[in-house]
Amino acid sequence: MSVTLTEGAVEILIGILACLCVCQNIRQITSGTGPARFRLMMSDGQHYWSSFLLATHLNHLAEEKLLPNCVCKLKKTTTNTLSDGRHVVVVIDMDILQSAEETGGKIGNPTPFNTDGMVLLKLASPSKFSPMKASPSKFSPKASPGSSPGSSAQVNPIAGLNPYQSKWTIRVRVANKSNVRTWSNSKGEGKLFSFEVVDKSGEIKITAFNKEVDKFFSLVEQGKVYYISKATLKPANKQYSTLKNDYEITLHANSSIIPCDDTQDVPTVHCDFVPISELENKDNDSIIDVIGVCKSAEDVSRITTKTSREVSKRAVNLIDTTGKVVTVTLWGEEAEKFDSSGQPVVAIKGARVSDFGGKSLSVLFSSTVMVNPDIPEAFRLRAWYDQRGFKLNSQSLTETRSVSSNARMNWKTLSDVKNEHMGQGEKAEYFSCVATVLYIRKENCLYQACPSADCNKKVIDQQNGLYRCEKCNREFHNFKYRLLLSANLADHGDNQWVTCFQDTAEILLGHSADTLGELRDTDETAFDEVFHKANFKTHIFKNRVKLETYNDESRVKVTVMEVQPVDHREYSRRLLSNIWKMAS
DNA sequence: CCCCCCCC
Repeated sequence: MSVTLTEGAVEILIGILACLCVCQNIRQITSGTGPARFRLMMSDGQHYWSSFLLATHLNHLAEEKLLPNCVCKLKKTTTNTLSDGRHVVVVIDMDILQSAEETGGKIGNPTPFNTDGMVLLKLASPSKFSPMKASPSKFSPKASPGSSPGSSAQVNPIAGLNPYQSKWTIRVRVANKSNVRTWSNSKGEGKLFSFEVVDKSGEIKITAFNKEVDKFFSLVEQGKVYYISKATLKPANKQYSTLKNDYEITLHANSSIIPCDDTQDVPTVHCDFVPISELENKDNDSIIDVIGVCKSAEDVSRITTKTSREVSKRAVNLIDTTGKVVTVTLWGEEAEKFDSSGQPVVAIKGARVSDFGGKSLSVLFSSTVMVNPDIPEAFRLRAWYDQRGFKLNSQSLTETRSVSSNARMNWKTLSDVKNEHMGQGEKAEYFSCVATVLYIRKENCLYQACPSADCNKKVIDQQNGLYRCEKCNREFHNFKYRLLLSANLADHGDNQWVTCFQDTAEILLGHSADTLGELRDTDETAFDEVFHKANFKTHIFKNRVKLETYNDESRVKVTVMEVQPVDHREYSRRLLSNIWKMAS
């Protein structure tokens, strides 16, 4: 029996060919919602076929140069069979090689293509260029049975997905996953979660409702790779999505999500971190990635929105090697669970820039917050902060309280504090001063504290290698050093003994408590030098003054709350304020 | 089928 082989089959199967066709006609088809759709009649000079559909991300071509008679280089296509049996070629990527004017008229004398002639091609491959057949080697032989969608699996690029194509599988990495959320409105109530996935070709949002939440929520993990198939494509509501895709996916009862061990060629989630100092140049509402050390954080608080909903929020202050600080607001569960102890590195993908307080950042539902992420940038920042960053008198881009705090700045000279009997009433009082460090006591400046993250209680050395924390009621093999400094400050009229705890003490001494603890135990000369160097430095001190009573003896105690660098504006303000007082 | 991105 003689057969006719499909000439050119090898080229077709390899599937890397682009082909040149001439556009014979183009018209917009009526579609319900979503973006406009364009249907093309394309000719290869021999045959023409009128069921070519332009992928919506190429719609701009239809509005410009894609006109009858132009020559098109079809670089990526996919074929679908509609429910009525018609074959549709979806054009996913194409260039216009020659304009209609340049072509100047019809090419060849093509006849309508007869689908009966497709039999051989259908047997060979349902598609000329795409979807690409996954090569057998792509499926790890070590994978357990069921960890691949089967040998017949075809992996489609996200960019090629469209509602006209029913059978597809994507191999994608989860870039971001939401929490489960419930809703209740006039149409009913339910729960949902969504996640965003990426592959080499693009990104798309996937949403699961109700039963699919139960089925898939714990399976889907951020950063992992999955085969996903049998789900519904629908036009994306651009109003709510910043993803570059005209469509989104909704999972249904038959949808399949299968973990994939082969992550080759599936891009990892990439962050493009903007240095904090450069946030100043970013437009309001732009979406950026940021990474910094959480230098400090507010406690979580509850606020009521304009629509009377209650929500948790927490502001955290991030610093990076530019020495600038920015405040980022976390919301909801993320705000509640955030733990700032240990000053973790925090990376945020997709934070929104706000002009509140100068420049600040807000976490969105689409943002990913990563605490101490396992990435080189995080390790670099950690090392930088622990060695140098912690002692910087950093400046914040977010002056949340600048106006009010300057107004509230209660500038005093040290003699004012005494003359006005500050802090001698029931309540603590606060004042700011510019003063110079005359002396810092190094005796008993360090204590051995409980190593638990949230406990700074002094531990008892059991002299057996164990340290006991009474507060935690536990024994530890280690401790952390904490600072508790007595310093004598002076200004032009008086001097004052003050107490500095950890943060302010580290700034005055220019070293972390850990470093100082080690230095004291290993190099006493260097340790002494740190204290000498801290002398005769001038800072702005924000202090708390309160009457304290020990053994029936009362005296005013001054605690330093904040240490800031002296800047000339603040200094002038203070001088003016004093001159004013003298004049009045 | 959601679609909330908030507050100072």
